[in-house]
Amino acid sequence: MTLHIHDTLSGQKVPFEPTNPDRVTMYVCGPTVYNYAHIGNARPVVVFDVLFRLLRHLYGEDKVVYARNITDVDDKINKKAIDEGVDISVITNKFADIYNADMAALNALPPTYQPRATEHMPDMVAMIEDLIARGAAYVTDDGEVLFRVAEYDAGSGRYGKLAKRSLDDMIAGARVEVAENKDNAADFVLWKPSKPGEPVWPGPPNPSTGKPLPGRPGWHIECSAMSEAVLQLPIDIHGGGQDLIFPHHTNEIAQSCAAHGHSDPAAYAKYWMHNGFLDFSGEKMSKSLGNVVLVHDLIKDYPGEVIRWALLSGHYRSPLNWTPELLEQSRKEIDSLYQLMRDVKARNFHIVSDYRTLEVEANNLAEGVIAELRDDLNTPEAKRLLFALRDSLRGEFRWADEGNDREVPTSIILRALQIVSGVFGILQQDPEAWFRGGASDDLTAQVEALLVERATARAAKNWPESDRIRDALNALNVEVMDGPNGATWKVKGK
RNA sequence: GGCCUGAUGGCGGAGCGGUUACGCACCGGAUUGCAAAUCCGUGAAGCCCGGUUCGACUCCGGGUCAGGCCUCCA
Repeated sequence: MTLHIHDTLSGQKVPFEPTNPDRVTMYVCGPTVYNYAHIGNARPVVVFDVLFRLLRHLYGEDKVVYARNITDVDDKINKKAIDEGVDISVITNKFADIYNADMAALNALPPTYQPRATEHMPDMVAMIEDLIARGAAYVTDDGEVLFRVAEYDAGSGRYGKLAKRSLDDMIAGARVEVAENKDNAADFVLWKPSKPGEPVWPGPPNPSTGKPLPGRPGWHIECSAMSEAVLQLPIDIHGGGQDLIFPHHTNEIAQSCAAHGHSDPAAYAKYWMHNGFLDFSGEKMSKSLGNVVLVHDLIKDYPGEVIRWALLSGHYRSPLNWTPELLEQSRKEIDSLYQLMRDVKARNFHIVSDYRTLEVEANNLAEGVIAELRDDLNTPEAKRLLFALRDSLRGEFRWADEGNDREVPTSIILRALQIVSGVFGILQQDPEAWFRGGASDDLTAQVEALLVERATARAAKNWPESDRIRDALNALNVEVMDGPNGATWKVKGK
């Protein structure tokens, strides 16, 4: 029954044991809000949303606390605000709202907390103050506060453990210019003066003058401060994209441990999880190649569930090739699952006698899907079993259709299906609504009227008229499916 | 240059030292007034070279190629 996850720090798949099973905590690094999120940004959101859903399933809905921050202090935000002549909040509020709407379209549940850097300045400043007091950080002549990496690493060699890289390796392979104000090339910024026109906050006191250093925080400190403020240490699971392993998460560990005098990185976060990158058929997504795929645009062409399903088609730690073909395949798979739901609902089975076999089978398969997800979110294997569940239910229909009057309770089938789809975060709407693909009431009325006409024509075996009406429906981008109990329809390509 | 991953059928993508992954597409068939949906069925794989083994897609070594990080980056 245990959840196993691949922990970046140990480099192994390990059993997950929360510090407190009644309050399982998870922190995932969120967006810097100065632009639209691209599909690569959505991968961690969807992956960790599945983990969130799985944890809720395993520990209870109200036992899991999930925080995903919003970075609203940043150079790119500042630049945009200055370019547009507005306060940074104009930029950050706008894009935070868009981000949340886009992610909601992918069926990502809202995190329990969504802390913003600007709302946690005092926490950051206090932490920097502690770091200075402990000698873990120093103030430069130009008013920057830097973290003293060599001091943290001394004796233990613990800096860079998450990235499996020693401090020596990093300095040896460094392509960074050494800033002349740094004691050590690897030292990183905790606090720095703002440039003219940029927002300024009162920082930690300069030990030599006792006066606060005006400026703004560095990149890493916000996550250290916010995760602690919102979740309390140690965090159970800390996640993000692979690129964050170094330097972001590496530096978070160093800061947070140094601020509290902890030697064990697990005192900050017990488990570290990182998702792999999306591929674009060998090309990197970049503005110069013109192949940046924005979630905001994608959801105009594909239902969010399809995009989500495509993101889950590979294991989260592996690269995933993002292509139009993948989206088309995902659409068909989701369609087939909704078709199954549609068929289940159309049956109106009642509980009568021997349904136990099916109940056991459905529950076993549903359990199997969950079990695969418990194995480090093995979504491909879980998918396999979900399709097995589909086939099993289809087989049951056949059995009934062949005249074996073994009635089956629809509720049992649906429950198994819903448990699974709930953890995956798919099949969250009514199948009829799905196939109508957001058709307007006008269109729906028009289609229904045509279908009535067509039913009359078909009853009279007037095939030319029947086909003429179907052509008219096709012209409306509607596909008709004749069934034993009348016709159903769906909007094509949705 | 340093560090780290990975290479599976047309495409996507898993597990596993010996047994059909699975999905999508394709092809054949059933069903259908014709379709769609659904069902049945066939075909299709493991980068290269060594090694270990009775036996390797699965383990080990080397090579080649690809990707990621080392600088903002999911």
